[in-house]
Amino acid sequence: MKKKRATITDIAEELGVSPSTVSRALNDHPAISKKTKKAVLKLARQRNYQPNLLALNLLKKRTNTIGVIVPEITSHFFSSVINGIQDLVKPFGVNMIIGQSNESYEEEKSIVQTFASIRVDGFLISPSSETKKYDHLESLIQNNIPLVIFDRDCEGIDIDKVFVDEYNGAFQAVEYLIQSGCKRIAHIAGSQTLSTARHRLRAYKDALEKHSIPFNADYVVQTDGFSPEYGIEPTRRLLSLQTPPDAIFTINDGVAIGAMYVIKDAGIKIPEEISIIGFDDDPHSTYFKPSLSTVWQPTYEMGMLAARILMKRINTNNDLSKIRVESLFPELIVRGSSM
Amino acid sequence: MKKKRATITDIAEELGVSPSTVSRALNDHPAISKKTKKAVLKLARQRNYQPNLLALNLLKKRTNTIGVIVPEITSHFFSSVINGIQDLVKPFGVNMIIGQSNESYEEEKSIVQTFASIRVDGFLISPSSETKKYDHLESLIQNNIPLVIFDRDCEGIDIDKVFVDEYNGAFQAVEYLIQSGCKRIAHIAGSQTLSTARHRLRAYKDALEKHSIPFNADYVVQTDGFSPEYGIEPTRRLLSLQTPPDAIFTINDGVAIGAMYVIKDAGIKIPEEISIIGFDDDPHSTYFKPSLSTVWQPTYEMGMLAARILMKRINTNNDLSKIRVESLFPELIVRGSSM
DNA sequence: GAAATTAGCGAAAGCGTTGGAAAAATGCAA
DNA sequence: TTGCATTTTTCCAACGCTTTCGCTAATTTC
Repeated sequence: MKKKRATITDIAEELGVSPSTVSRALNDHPAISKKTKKAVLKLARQRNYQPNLLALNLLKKRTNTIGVIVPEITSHFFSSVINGIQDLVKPFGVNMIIGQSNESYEEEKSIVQTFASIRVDGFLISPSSETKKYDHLESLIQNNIPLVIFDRDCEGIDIDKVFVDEYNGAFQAVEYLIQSGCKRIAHIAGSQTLSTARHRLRAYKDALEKHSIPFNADYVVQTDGFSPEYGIEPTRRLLSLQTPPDAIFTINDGVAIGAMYVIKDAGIKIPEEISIIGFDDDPHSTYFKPSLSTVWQPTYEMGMLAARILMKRINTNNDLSKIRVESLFPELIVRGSSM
Repeated sequence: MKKKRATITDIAEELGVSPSTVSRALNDHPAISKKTKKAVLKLARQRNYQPNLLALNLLKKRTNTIGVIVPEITSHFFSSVINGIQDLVKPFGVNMIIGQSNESYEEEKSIVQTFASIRVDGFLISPSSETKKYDHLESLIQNNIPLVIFDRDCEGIDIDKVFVDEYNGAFQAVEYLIQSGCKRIAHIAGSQTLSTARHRLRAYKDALEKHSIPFNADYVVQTDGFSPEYGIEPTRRLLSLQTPPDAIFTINDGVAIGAMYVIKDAGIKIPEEISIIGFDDDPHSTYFKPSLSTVWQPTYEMGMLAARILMKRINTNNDLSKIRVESLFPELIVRGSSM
């Protein structure tokens, strides 16, 4: 009843040969006769032999597994990055295990720890918004475990990184708003611990400056999450200003959706009275009325690229000296929520 | 430069004791003197010793890893189930690896294969819509590898299963539409290979019958995906009928969002002229205008329960004879898209 | 026909860890 | 000091696999 899975030794015994012979037969080793090879392969198929990867990994000191750590998988953004990673890594026969930090430094650290003890071959990490100390990452580097950072930067740590040029995307968005005639452009910014949010805010300011629009601190509100509810309060605040904005550029689509909800509730017309541009191109964004203008990010490609760099590191024993920092280009998608 | 990770043997040598002593010291074995224990622990910390789980797993024939296979992770539905699984499993010190079948039988099969050769301790599977043969699952059962099916049923295979009572949820939704005065209720149904879609269709029919509303085949349109674009065509078809429906119950929120888009485009008022009810309670649903009525499913709980059952199987060596089939209850959430 | 080469296979070590059994070291009473 | 019990440590096997080395027997070469 309790069927044991066949091992190489089982097959060897049954065939009256040594385990090494069986191993060689299964691995197409040249020093083996056609006859024994055929016999071994036949019995192996019959017994449904599957090599024990644990034993192999122990021997080879390689697990063919990479660890991917993201703040959350529920968002379309990260699940799409994960898809990219998955698709790149699969042809290599590599699996991935996913960890969710829930934007917590402690959780992130503990996941790194766990994955390291599982002996993953490498890491792909997008740090949590809380992560300010990088000791856990440094320790990977010191142990010579390949690591690629993506999407969110860890400044001051020298390692392969893959980003989207958020600055460029945000700049495009704000400049578009200016060129479409908006004068009072607000920004619902994200947590400033995130490099991505910082870049977007910076781009916002720079775009205003380029077009000689004075910066008004009242028009920048910060929010700490990415879902629609985080857009509610900030938008209310903006609408209650003496001279409310005529455009809002939000940290992402989720927040933009919250913003649109509040604005429509207040009976204000989008885009006639207020233009909105989000970020991320969430798949739902098209289906709102009006449909949401946004900045598309090559998330899938980012996953692929990060994974490709990691695989290279792993396969070259991590001793390529040159560190790669890559930037991918986002794209403004104008839809109904902006003029 | 190329720092090797310290092994138990390294520590043993450096300390001039045997590896077993080190092992016991690290594991708090009673038969070890305070003095050596302290010395070992100190050096272990110094060398940043981390046990090699590979070796351990090989010995224990347990990987402390479970395999989770879902049709896709990008949907909020499944990522939320995954969260439930993750949260349950973590305190056990168990990791999970995630596979995406992309609704393909072949991919699903290949993932099962891969995960099995990694020697995961158990499986949590929500089968793809294409999966009609269960040979890959049977083979797990035969090899005595614990397996729990969730969300989507595989009829005829006798194993632990966790579902949401879709029938009940759909029935509630349709009955609500009837009671709110709708007479011509349509249903955009999902792929009938899916047990979930079948149950919803059945509930739709039964609810109509219960209230003596004749079934009209024109009012049932099938669609094969879950995102908004899959709602476009079916809705157009429904609207073009001689007597268009005054309510649409859709297979999920994604499709409902597509439907609302088409309906609003046609200048038809929701819910005055057409009521809409979706399924899944996608987090975006609240923020549409009108906000989408829907059937909430306990996805997180489903993940937890499925994982709990799996862990039990794993920890009892899979020889509990009683098979569990559990059903969780969904809940109708009435919002603005229905009267 | 002897020597050299080569094909085919087995024995054994090793990957890092655990745990039962045996051995060594220690403590204590006689 | 001896004997015995107890504590502490070492030895060894095991997990499943690969691979080096060495051996035998067959084949080739001169």
